[in-house]
Amino acid sequence: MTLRADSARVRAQMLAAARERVRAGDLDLPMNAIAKDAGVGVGTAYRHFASRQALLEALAAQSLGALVTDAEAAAADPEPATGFATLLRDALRLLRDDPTLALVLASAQPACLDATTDLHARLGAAVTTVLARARAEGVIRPDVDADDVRRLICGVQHAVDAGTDAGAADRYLDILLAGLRAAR
Amino acid sequence: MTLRADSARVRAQMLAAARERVRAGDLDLPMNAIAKDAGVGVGTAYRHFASRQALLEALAAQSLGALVTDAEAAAADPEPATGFATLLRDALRLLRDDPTLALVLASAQPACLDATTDLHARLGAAVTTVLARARAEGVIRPDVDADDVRRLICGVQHAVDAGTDAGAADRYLDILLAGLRAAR
DNA sequence: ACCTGAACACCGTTCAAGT
DNA sequence: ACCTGAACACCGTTCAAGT
Repeated sequence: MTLRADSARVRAQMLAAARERVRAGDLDLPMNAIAKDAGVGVGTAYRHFASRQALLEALAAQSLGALVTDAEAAAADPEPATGFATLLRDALRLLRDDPTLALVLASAQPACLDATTDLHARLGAAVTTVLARARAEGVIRPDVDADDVRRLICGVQHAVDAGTDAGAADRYLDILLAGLRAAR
Repeated sequence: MTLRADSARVRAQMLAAARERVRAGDLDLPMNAIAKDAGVGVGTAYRHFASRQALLEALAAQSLGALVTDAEAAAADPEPATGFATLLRDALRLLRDDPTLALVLASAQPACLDATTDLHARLGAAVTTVLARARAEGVIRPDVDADDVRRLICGVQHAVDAGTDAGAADRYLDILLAGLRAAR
């Protein structure tokens, strides 16, 4: 039992140390340095997180979970068009608040944690529902699926990140919404 | 004089070795490995390219130059709306053909080569002209400047890269054009 | 003058040795 | 069982030593 508690503590310390670096604007996440920050040996760090990518996914899991929740709420919105717009707005806000989410969500590679795969699947299902409802009302172009939405919102985040303009996020989101609304 | 010729040969060999790695899908560009590929010592490699970033910018210079040429042609297009659409289409094509261009164009950091800074400046001027003419005809939203266009097209490239769908590029470009056309 | 490659500081990851 | 940290293979960059 103490082992279990210890293990959980190490995991929490690793995540806290990593998040502290992310908060400081450093997305490198070097395992050696984070292990030292957390006060554990490198080997222990690797027993908890099989790779740098696994640590990254664990960091992003909370934001990704929040996005899933938002998407499922959007899928239940009485007004399909509102649900769709809210989904994109929430996604961009979460992406901007947590830079690790952008790395995990934009990745074309398969996830290395099962939890990430599961969250991705739930997200895809919810977004598909949001799109189906919006499409049924004719408020979005028909040639866009859930994966397109994932890629496009990550693209908007990338564009926002490529500069320092404070108002860019709202403007780019507006451009994307207008582009998706437009008739084919 | 032979020194000059030698120097040019080393530079060309470095660029060829680097481009070969890029062609093979590897964007890491490790100086040590590329120096070895090119048959020169690491020190010599660094005498020609002050840093990895300098090598990257040198690689991207050709594509960036082509983009400038395209943008200047677009600025002279008799039909402003056509010039604008052509510019975005050409930019995305160049970004997709040369992955190093995306890295250099999307960077929020200042360039490390003067040549890159110059090309960026010429690009900005040409795109500003394209936008001014399109705006005067009322065919694009007025709250978008040349830097927004740079960031947005890099965002589209990022979205295209985040998946494997063959038709994504054309679709995403169409979405961006529709979004920019839409009235405010 | 220009080149070379050993060297330094780093980083991801592994594993023999300890408790 | 679990932990540690030395060790390996790497990479960016520098610089003393050669030509």
